[in-house]
Amino acid sequence: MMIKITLPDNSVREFQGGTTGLEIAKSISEGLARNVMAVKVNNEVWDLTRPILTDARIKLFTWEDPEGKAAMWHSSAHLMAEAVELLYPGVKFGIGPDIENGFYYDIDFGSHSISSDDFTKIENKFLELVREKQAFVRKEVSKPDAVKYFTDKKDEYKVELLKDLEDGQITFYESGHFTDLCRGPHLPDTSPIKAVKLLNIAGAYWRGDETRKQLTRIYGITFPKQKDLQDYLVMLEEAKKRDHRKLGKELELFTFSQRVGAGLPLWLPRGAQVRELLEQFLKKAQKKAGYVPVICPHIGHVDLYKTSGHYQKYGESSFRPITTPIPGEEFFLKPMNCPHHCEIYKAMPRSYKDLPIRLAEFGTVYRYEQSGELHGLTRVRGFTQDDAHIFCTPDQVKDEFKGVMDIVMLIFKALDFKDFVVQISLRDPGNKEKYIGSDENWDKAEKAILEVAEERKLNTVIVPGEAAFYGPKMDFMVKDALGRKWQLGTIQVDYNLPERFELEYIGNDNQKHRPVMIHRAPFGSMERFVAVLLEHTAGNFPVWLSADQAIVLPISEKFHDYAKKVLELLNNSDIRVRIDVRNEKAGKKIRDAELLKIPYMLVVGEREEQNGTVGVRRHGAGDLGPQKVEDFINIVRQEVKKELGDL
RNA sequence: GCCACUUUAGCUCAGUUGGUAGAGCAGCUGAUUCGUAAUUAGCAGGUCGGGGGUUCAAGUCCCCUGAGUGGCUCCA
Repeated sequence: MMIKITLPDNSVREFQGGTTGLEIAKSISEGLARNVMAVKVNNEVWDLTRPILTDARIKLFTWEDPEGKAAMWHSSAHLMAEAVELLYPGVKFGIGPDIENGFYYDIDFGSHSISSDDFTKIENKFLELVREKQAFVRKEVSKPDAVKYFTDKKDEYKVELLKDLEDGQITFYESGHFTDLCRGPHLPDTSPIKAVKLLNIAGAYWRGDETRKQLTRIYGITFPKQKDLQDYLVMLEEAKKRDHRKLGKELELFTFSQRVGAGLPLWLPRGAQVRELLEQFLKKAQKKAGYVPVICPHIGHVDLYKTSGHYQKYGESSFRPITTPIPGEEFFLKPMNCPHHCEIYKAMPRSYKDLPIRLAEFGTVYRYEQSGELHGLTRVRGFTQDDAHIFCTPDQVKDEFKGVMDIVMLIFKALDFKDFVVQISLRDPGNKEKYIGSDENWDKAEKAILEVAEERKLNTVIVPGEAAFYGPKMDFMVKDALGRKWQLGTIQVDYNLPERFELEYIGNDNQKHRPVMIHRAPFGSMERFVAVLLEHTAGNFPVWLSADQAIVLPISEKFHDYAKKVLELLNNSDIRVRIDVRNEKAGKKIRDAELLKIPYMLVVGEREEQNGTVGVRRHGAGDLGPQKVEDFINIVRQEVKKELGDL
């Protein structure tokens, strides 16, 4: 019997029923057949060797497609497992999926412990198996047979996984000496795999559950060409150069001290300058948008957090309370600003005519993050949120939400963040008791967020179950140099705190009403934002944000007087400038300024002194030739104006 | 918090099977007064993260602990 196969260009070809993706590829070209890794049949990605029995719309995937990489990496995970099993008989297997960059397998090594020193051994075994050109064979298995197989093999994790699967949907994949419970799809055989690298090793809780056993997770990656692996390793090296912890040290932005404490950053003068510029930028935007600044203390009475509910939820995992000479009196370092802001709202009666009220504060907060969570400036124990709380009527929520998004977009634009994802975090529908607040209010809030995202046509990801305990939220996620995702800006609707603090306003009906609260922080925290910005720009900040916008470099001591005159002129024009009067050669001064990534280097010597000019050199771009000092000032002003747009 | 690894001068790193520490850069002093990514000579700088143990002898081996890194869990 013949079947009709529709290709992506909508052309239709006839094949014998039971043909396979691989045969279809061969009919198109030998080259394609060599490179193809998986096939999408209607809406499912299949093995290339799985028979197609009915009419179908298909698409072939190669290494260039995410689906092709997935098939290869998933197959690689099986191969690694096989290699490990041969080297360490008796190990038990958890799960081993493909991921964004490569694959991993969770393995229980029992009492044996392995380290990255063992990687070479495993890689060699892996390559040995690749050379055997093992086929990946799909087999449909009944549930009892599957349970029996893994029970006999004493793979208890697989047996547990089988419990959640329906009979009739269970498939095994066999390759060489290794059989795994797996949905597929896989490569036809191991031959496309040409290079392998095991990357790192980590503990991972079985099924992501902290209370269960920790397995050993081995991460790896494979490529169809040796060269691809080399390129990938070079890319990783390049990414390391952009690491904000390295750049923060090199550019003299921030540091940590064991004596001050883990996760408590110290901002150096240049870092503090950058941070202050960011704050000024946002303050200006917020002023335009109708925010009013407030200032709160760094601690709050325990009753404040009992009222807010944070004490009950986080009291045990916080920095320990501060006690006073009064027995029993306790204060907490503030872990968030909202309760304080609620009290400011409550300080006077509010009318519907006052709303929305937007209270803004760069508020420093302290959270006792678990020791293993600390990470450079992105996850710290003391940080400053560019926080604000908007108190408004339920009708105003949507507009306020939009207003906040405008500010976030303004920031992302000024700093050239294009690659971000908006994550909308909703309730876990199956676990509603986890959350504070009424069903009705949650539904209302979630609806408003989804509508605004829809209207703005943002690149969104909706994640049920990720909401904060008090309300749904919208987070702006940006990746660091190694592709790890970090939350920067956040907007969170909160129907809960107004309830707990009994916030009210008088409506036009002369009745008391409850306002809605919106938490928002466009940067997220100054610390994390600077970190991600560093990785994003590799430390090459825009001119408006550079701690030093220019540095004057006199050729020799003879020109110090002129250099100081230039310095003064620029200073008077509000250009952040410094001078290098060290007894060094021009080449050395330039090198050092380049390493500090100062945007403009102004070389001054005899020629400049005579003509009233500066020799302008742009960081990364080289010598731009001489400019009159006034002209240079204008160039910088124009550039800053262009970078900042309307603001 | 959990798993693995790392921790030597301000920074980046060497230190063989245990035999009481070394380089480059930075710093200081001097010479040099120099034109677009490192002038040169000399000097100084470390109780090898901290504590305990084994040993005639510990940077090196063992135990506890701090900090960092990669993940897991968590992230108000």
